[in-house]
Amino acid sequence: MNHEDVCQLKIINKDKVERVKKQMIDDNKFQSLSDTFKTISDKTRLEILYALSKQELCVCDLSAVVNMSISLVSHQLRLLRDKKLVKFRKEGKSVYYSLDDEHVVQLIKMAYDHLIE
Amino acid sequence: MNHEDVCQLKIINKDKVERVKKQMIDDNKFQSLSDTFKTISDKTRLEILYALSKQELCVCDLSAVVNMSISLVSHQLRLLRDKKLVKFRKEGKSVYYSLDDEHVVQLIKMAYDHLIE
DNA sequence: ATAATATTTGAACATTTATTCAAATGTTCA
DNA sequence: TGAACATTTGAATAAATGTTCAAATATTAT
Repeated sequence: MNHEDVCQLKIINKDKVERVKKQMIDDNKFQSLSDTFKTISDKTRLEILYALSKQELCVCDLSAVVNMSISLVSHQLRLLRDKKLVKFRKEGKSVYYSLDDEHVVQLIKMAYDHLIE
Repeated sequence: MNHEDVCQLKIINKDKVERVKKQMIDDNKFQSLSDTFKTISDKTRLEILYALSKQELCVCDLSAVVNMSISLVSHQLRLLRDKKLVKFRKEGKSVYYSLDDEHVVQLIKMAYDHLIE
């Protein structure tokens, strides 16, 4: 017995359901949206992104700014790299990170304006 | 040995760190942002919110639209209620849910426009 | 009152995710 | 080369979250 069976037995207004169903966007777009929001929904990563929006920083200085262990910051930077939200350049022993996606910062700013203040 | 000790030993550019640190917004605002993004970052909840942005729906019809079990939908609706993103009214045996926060839908729309397309 | 339907709830389980720690890598400089 | 420093990595642990199932509640109709 799958979901479809379960649900179809209990629909109250079939027309309405069909109409809204037609308006739904497709599954993998919900997935992409979900992935993006998930990436920026972690407090640690939000802080990192925000700091980098002000200034390119090496891992070490960044971890001092956000007051977190270097290892943790490095792990999160890798994730943000994988999602193409930050980029990096190497200089001597240090690795400098900066934002790679202005859209995301704009999104955070919008969320901030709309929801927090 | 706490984080502060760890990090302070390793700062490379103290001025830069201090400057960015001053620009950081305060901790509980990052927390609020994180909470909001977390709430809308689940694919299930995104679908629910999107469906409700098109049409007020009872739990049963909603679960048919998003093709998920009634129990699951109900659990997620409770969460969305707690976060004040949806409201409800009772009519007979049914409970009709609708959006309580236009901002969130706008945010999802923006994310969609900026990041997906 | 009893039965039928719609929804909610709690507990259990499964899965994902964040964080820490220790070790490994890569770079510079003596 | 070897010591010192910056960063990355992997494995282990801890914590949070999503999902299912069965039972409980609430409303309506017989």
